[in-house]
Amino acid sequence: MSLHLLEKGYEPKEVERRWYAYWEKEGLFAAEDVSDKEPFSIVIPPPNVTGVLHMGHAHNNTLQDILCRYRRMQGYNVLWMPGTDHAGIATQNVVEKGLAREGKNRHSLGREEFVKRAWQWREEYGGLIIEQLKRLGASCDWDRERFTMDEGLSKAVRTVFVKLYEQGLIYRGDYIINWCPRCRTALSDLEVEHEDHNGHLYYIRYPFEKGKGGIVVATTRPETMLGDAAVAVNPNDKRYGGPEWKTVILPLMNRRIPIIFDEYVDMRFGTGALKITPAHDPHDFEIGLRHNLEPIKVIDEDGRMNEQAGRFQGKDRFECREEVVEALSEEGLLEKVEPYQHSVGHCYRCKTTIEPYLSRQWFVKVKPLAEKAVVAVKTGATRIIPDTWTKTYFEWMNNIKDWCISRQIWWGHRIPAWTCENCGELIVAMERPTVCPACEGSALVQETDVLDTWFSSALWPFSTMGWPDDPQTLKTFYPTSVLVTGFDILFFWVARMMMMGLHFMKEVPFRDVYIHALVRDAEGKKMSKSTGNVIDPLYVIDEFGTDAFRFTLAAFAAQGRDIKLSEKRIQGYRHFINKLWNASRFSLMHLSDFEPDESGQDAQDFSLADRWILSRLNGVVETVTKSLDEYRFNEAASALYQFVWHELCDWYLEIIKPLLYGTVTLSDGTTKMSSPRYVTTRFVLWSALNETLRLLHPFIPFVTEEIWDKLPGTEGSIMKAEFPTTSDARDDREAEEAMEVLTGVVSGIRNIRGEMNVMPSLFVGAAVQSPDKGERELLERHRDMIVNLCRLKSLQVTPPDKRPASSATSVFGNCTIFVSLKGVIDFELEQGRLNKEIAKITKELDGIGKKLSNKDFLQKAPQEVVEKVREKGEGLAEKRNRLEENLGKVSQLAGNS
RNA sequence: AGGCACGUAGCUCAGGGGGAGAGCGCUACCCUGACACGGUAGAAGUCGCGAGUUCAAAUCUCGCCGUGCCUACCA
Repeated sequence: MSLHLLEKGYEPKEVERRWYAYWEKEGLFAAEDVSDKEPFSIVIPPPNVTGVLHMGHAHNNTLQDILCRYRRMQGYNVLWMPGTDHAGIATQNVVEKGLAREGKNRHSLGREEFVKRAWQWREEYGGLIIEQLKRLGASCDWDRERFTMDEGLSKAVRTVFVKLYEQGLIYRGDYIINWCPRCRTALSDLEVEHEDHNGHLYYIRYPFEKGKGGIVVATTRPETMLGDAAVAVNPNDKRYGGPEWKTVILPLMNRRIPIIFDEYVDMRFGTGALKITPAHDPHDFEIGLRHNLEPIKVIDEDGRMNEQAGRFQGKDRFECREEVVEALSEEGLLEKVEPYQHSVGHCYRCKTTIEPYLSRQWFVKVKPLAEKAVVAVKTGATRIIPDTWTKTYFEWMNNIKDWCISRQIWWGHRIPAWTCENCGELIVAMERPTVCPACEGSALVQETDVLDTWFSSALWPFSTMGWPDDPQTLKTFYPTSVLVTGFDILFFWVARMMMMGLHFMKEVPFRDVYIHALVRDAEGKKMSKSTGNVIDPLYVIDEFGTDAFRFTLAAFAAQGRDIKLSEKRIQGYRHFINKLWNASRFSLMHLSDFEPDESGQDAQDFSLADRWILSRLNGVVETVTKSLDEYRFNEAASALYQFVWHELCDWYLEIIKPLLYGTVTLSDGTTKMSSPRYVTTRFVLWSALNETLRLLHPFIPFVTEEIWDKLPGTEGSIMKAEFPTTSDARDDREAEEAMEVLTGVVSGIRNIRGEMNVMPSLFVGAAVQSPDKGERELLERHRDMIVNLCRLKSLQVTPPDKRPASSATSVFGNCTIFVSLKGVIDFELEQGRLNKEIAKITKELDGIGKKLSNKDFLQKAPQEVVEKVREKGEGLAEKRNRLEENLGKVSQLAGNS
């Protein structure tokens, strides 16, 4: 047994651990800030520190790793920048849950202590997902790992904030924002998830102050009426108007509120009268501004009714809704209640119903930033792939609204703004000022809010590279080559990176944005913990091995379509890994003493099979390269799968087996392994395996490294090997065409064997008749191959001749194939076979006949198409003739027997 | 409400104007010295429906039906 032999079964766990440790130790993931090589860079979409590796991460990072390994092998200076995101609300929630278990809460702890606890948590658990990414094989430059709350990144955040403020692009103001009463913080519009909800539409009568009757308004949220400041109707609404249309009395509160006229009101909806609650509805707020209405807050930060809500004070907002309805009903002011479906906003973190809420917040004025980001995509400075997302991107960018960036939580970048308690001056600065520049007072209070987590993520491509300093990293690797991400964060993240990158770096953050699909369960449902349909990537890795998992993800990563993942599919690709392993095992058995130098580098006697497999390999190199360049991962993966299994294993290895085992007589009469053909074949086998491994490495890094290590004539890690390139010398149409004839004949014979129920162990005689002399010579030259692959005891190659007795027939191209079945032939079975085949051909010929009798087709179709159809028709007709002839004979014999 | 995708073999999906493809599953035979996580052979589809463009449509255009997703301020 040689050192080079592989174990019988592939053991992913041990191999993966060993090689990953080796790669890290050898520094093979490291990027160089200064290098002659062309740069290629990717910044990782930073997972939340609270995150545990899920399918989305696995998919996303597998694709990135494929690109990085591919480019590294192509000789690029690759930087894959890793890191994690501090995930403000998510992390705060996790830490708060921990406190709750201890019977504490963040308020009892105090801000400073709480933040300390959060850091502790991150030190302890924050590295988990990084370790999980390593198990996936991710080749990030881990020495550069960053965290959004690092000192450097925090400096970048403050710098950006101060500059945008100075440029008038950040402002503070009182507006309606989305408030989560559970998280007790504001949220941006994007952080609100809308869901249809079966609610009610309540019709409430507001009596006129003077005169009889009143006006009926419709609302889905009756509890907000307590804060109503007016009732609005459309000025064009002819139904409404008159002397009493001035003031109504707000029921339950007995407050006088005006009737106002505003075109915003839709006359067709409800009663055409709209109650206006400026403090609890964004449109009402706008209308309130137009009409100088006083906003009255009736709900507090916890979602409870406040002191302005009269007797409902202290009630929960939903409880209050029921009581208000009841009270109105008692007073006879509830006209009617209709079931009504409408969309309700929920917090994306905790799913609590969002409260539109008037409060003082910080905003980014995004329009000027968005314009540049639109131009960058329009001009192609950044490409979005697949292109269908470009439209979505424009749509959103063109309708973008100001971004609320302040959050009332404690974990995050605290807003660098101070208020002078003496004179009220607002100071925005990098560091805490010593005195107020306006009054020189020293009582300065820092803003308590922190920034939206996405604010720091928006700077990720340049903040991770050392901005606002100007290090070499930034010069070498910005703009990054490509961003790989899911569409779910196209707006949250990609769009904002575009805006910030362009504004501060004067250059797009990435050349390409590759948007991949979502991983779903086998039924196509989104994987979620609550549904219980999640497949844990770590379980998959343990069960099937990382390589099988990665290959599955790549194979299913068709552009624009979601991935429906099931264990069964991963299992299928584990079989592929196993196949590769065993093909390599077989090859290594015969290559253990191989030395590349002894090889037939300049061997002249490549066999047809040698030329064919090298030509096919060349084709795969071309496909894989092209596909990866265009982010068509699935096309690259399936080309490799097809090649390895159905060309290399099914045909090439089977063809060369007798030669390798020394059981075949060579043309020079020797069976010695020193014969030139043996040497050449070993060289071709070695080359094919060697290059196939390199092609496969970006997809399945572990198993390829393990085999590479055992393959003679390779040095160092496969990571450092060159990615194969195409070679015109290997492109061999002639060999491919010749092989088509040979494999066609072999398949023809096998087909007869299979269909006629010939025992696989039985050796049979066969004859091939062809009118083509060149073809006969080809068959003669490769008779050993045919005999061997078809388990024949004899093979006769002749010009068209008499039909051998007791034989079954098949036709391929010019060749009529006979398999002698003396004594075992079932004539009826053979008749059935032939009839079926003839019927199939007849159907096809009908279609061709129709085409060829169509004058328009003959006239207007390109000449080569017409010629092709004609040739095909002739071929088929000839084939049918030969089959019919044989059918006639067989029928006679069947009748005789 | 608007937008975007997708309806191809039992299942999951490639393909994308001139010959219907793959994997899994299924059927039959086979443990042949890399591999039963394997081999050989086989069955299986009106390419959602209807029009249009074209000599030619699964493929392009329009409409319809169905499914999914995203965005939206009609109370």
